[in-house]
Amino acid sequence: MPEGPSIVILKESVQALQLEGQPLLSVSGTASIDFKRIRNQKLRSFNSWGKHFLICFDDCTIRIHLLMFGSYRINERKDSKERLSLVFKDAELNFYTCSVKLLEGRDEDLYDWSSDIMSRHWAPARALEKLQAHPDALLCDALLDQDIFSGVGNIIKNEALYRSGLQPYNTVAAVPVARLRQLIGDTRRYSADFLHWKKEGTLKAHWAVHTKKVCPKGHTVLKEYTGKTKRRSFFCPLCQELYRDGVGKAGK
DNA sequence: AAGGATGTTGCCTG
DNA sequence: TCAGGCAACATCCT
Repeated sequence: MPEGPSIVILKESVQALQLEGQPLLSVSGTASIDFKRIRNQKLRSFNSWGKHFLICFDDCTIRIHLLMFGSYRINERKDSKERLSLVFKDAELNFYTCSVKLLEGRDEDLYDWSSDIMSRHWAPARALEKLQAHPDALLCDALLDQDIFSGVGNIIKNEALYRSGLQPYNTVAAVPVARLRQLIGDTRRYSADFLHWKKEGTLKAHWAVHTKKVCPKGHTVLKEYTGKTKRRSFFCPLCQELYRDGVGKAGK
């Protein structure tokens, strides 16, 4: 479910309920947070940062991470126990199988908004700086680094690399800076497309390489478990370039 | 129909 | 002491 664009869909869904200003009448669930801290507090806003969904009060923020299996219901319940259930006058929000944390402070002070690929504050130049601070990192790892590309998950990683024509095994240092800039732009643009296609219900139909056996040009797609976290990478060795590490750098 | 996955944390081990 | 490995979370798709 949850890469950045899916969390934006969650945020937009609850924003449409117009609950801002309503007091939290009841809060419960199996999450181990201090419910007293937020009961009766007035909802200030909903927000998201990367894969984090944020419920904002005057001086504290609930952070929900859906991890791999998390789900939610709006004005509905599932059979399983709620990890967190929030009741307002006009609506009820239920979250399942997720990580819930209560953060002190306001959302705007808690995060670097320039790293959120879905944010209007996204700053590609800042992403390039952060990338270049990790010259030896593989692109597949760098894209999943939530401090650089907050909200990018495995699907966006694979599809953005395909769009950019770069293999996951490239190190940051080996790739010309113009192509790093292109990758940063493609990642942002694919994330916007992801949001659009997810809303349309056509996300999978638009995958070029993720879970595919052949790329759009008919070449065989490789599936390999790459990087520090051994996540699945799908890539086309013909359409996507591998720069030999150290090319152009003496002594390496 | 068993196995794995759009993800992260935290515990255990060496 | 610390880095790496991997179980846990519980659901859905292939």
